[in-house]
Amino acid sequence: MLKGVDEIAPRCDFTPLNGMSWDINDLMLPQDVKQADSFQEWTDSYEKYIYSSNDKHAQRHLSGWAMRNTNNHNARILKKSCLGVVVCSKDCTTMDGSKIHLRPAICDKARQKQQKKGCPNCHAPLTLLCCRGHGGYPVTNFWRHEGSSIFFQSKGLHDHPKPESKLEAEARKSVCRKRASVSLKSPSLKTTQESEPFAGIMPSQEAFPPAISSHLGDNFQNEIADSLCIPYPSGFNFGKTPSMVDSSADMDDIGRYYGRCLQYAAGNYGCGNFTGSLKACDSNYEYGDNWSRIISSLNVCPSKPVLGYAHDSGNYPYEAAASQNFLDTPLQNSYTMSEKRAALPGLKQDFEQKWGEDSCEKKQPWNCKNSCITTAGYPLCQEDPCFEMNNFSQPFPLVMKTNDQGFY
DNA sequence: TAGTGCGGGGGCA
DNA sequence: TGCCCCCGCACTA
Ligand SMILES: [Zn+2]
Ligand SMILES: [Zn+2]
Repeated sequence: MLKGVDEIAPRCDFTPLNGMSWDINDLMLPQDVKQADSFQEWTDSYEKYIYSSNDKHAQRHLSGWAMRNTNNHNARILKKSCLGVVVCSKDCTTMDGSKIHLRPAICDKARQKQQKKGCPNCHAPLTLLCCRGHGGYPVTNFWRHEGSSIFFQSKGLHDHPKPESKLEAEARKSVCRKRASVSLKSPSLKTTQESEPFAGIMPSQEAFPPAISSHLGDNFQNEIADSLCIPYPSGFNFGKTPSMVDSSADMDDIGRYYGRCLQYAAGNYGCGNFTGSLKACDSNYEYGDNWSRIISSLNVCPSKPVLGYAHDSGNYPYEAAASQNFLDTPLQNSYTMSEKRAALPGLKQDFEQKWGEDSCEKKQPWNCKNSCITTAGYPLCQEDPCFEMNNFSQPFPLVMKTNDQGFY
């Protein structure tokens, strides 16, 4: 699957090649790239990576974040901007304790359609939590193919929870298709084949405190195992290197997958950005990043899935499992969200000092215009993917708004 | 049907 | 001039 990546000996030292003095806009980019970076699914902050042109993920310009193409009128440099995350306007909690963190559809029409559906749990309107992590504008990713390398550069810090990752969404869909085809042959498995009840499910830290998470997780996984529709992400390798992935869908792996799903949002930044609930938001940020920190301190190489998708769903190190290479940047792994926010000016300043301020960095107030859409409630749609588990989380205030600078 | 990439074009500073 | 966004189109899965 990721043969190309392995072929070029991805580095495992967590230190991206962003120390090199290059900018995505440079006329000449480094030619003699001996070691490519391992693919980073969840890039955040001002980062630069050099991937091998054989890296399948890099070839597809993948990101865990929902990034849409943005026309920068430059055919050589592909620019993508973050769409944010779709949340329930009421920040509801399902019976299972889940919360809603949907991955925004990339296609405009599909996104509008997605929001018309309403919250899959409570019928409340869905709200697109816009990304304003780059001077009030969405975080932007830049991709540039040069020779045998793919240069990546991101600008901005995401100020919203993580949506379901692209890789997971694909894995889930492929599994559901497989399951559907299998269940057609086996009527006993037909009951819930169309549904994806646990897609993108992610417990918040509050939902599964470490002390009790394992127990809850086991129980929950038993329930899942007893359920009839068990999408198994055959395409998702649970953080393993491709060679380690067993293609057979045994229950052990299924449980692991759901453990993954359940903990998915553990590192999510909660349902932050709600007016008046910054504390809760920050708390979530902190939990997630602390776990990331723990993980990053325990894991050394991305190809060694030491932690991250433990069998019991309550395990927190979601950050580790959120991506196949769970090597979030040092910044992301080592700082709380508030710390990141606090560090941003300096970081950006540092970045700008090093590489010069991008001329696009006009400090315009964020204008959501059509971006932040709420829609009327729609009938319950439990098969909607991506609702996040959260057993005990506190309800958040409903109102979300930004100030003129686009910050909460 | 949705994702992706490309490009035209208008608005803004 | 450069960046933002919207929109449409073509291609792909
Ligand atoms: Zn809801
Ligand atoms: Zn974002």
